[in-house]
Amino acid sequence: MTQPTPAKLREPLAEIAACCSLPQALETMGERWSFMILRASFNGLHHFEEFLEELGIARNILSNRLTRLVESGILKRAPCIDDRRKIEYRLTDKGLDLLPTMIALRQWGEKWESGVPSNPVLVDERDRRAIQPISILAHDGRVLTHHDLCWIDIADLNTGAVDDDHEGVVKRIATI
Amino acid sequence: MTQPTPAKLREPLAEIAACCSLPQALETMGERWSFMILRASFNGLHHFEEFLEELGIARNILSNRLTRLVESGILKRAPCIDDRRKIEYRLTDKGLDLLPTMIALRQWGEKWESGVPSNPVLVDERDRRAIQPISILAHDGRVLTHHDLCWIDIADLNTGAVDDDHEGVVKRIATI
DNA sequence: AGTTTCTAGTTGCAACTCGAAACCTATTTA
DNA sequence: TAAATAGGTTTCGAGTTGCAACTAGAAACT
Repeated sequence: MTQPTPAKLREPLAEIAACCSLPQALETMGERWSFMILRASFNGLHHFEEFLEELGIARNILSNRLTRLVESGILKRAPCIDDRRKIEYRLTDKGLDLLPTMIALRQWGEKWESGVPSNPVLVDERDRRAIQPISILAHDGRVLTHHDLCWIDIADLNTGAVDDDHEGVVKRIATI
Repeated sequence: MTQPTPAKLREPLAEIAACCSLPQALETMGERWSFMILRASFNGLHHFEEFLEELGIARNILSNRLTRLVESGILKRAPCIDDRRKIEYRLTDKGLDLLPTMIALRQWGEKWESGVPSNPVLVDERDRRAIQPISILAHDGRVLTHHDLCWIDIADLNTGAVDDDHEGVVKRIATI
């Protein structure tokens, strides 16, 4: 009488390769519409009907995504005081912290997909000058590419306190 | 005899909000498994069966994703010379250029999802010190948050050549 | 030469997710 | 009180995912 195991479809990405937190990040943000909703939030949209109109997403899917984003702590939901029909969705600190990722993805799209620099341009409010391309920086500010990176065990990390040679190379990231 | 318009399901995200290249970037990279395949590529995996084993993805989905990534110019496909059964998938420059985005997402996951710093750690090969957190930098290197950013028309961009005040504020990005 | 194994797929099927439209409930507003 | 608005939920057809089985071409073994 052994029940056939109900096939577990859509296994969470997080279970694959526990060493890396990328799969966990993708669990919520990897879904269709998640980044578009995030972008709309950064642009000052807060209400269900606003997202609906701006994104052209189906109501049920929007409802589902907002719930998931709230569950993940990326948005928080609060009833409006002045109009109790309305609910406000606002970015949490966790959500706000996705801005560099979102801009990196946008810049990549700008460079490789659309080709032309988008208009309007994202600038530093203080001096009205365009922000730098998002890049990988060494502790001293040098820009790094995949050629310059490798993974080492946390125990072999050079904190700058000592300066001797270590032996714990694990793997280069680049293979091109 | 007017044919009812065949419902266009899964309208490309790119058609929404043409001003921004984020939707275009998400067209390929927003799909489930795309970033995981990218990460595996950065880790030196090049062959179908390697991806299959590493990711635990279904064969047909992997086949589909690899095809899409090749079509988008993120991977390139080349038959192996030493073993003509094999096909090599390698990152193109366009694919390699997604590294900052991927690391930004990974760092976000590390901070907000897994909590603990991942091990092994990504370091600058030169001095074995951990890379900086990916962040948004002004032209002079100051770290910017969403409070500091706004969008302006490209015509009102301050290039540094002139230094007078401009009037073309379009929209602040932050609303918290 | 003939069989087996390996690589990279394709096909078929069941479960699941998406999208569009209709429906529901609690507030405002006219 | 009737109508409009805000934020959902339900229903259903179509598309996508996941698994297993099958296929085709190339290499390895006997």
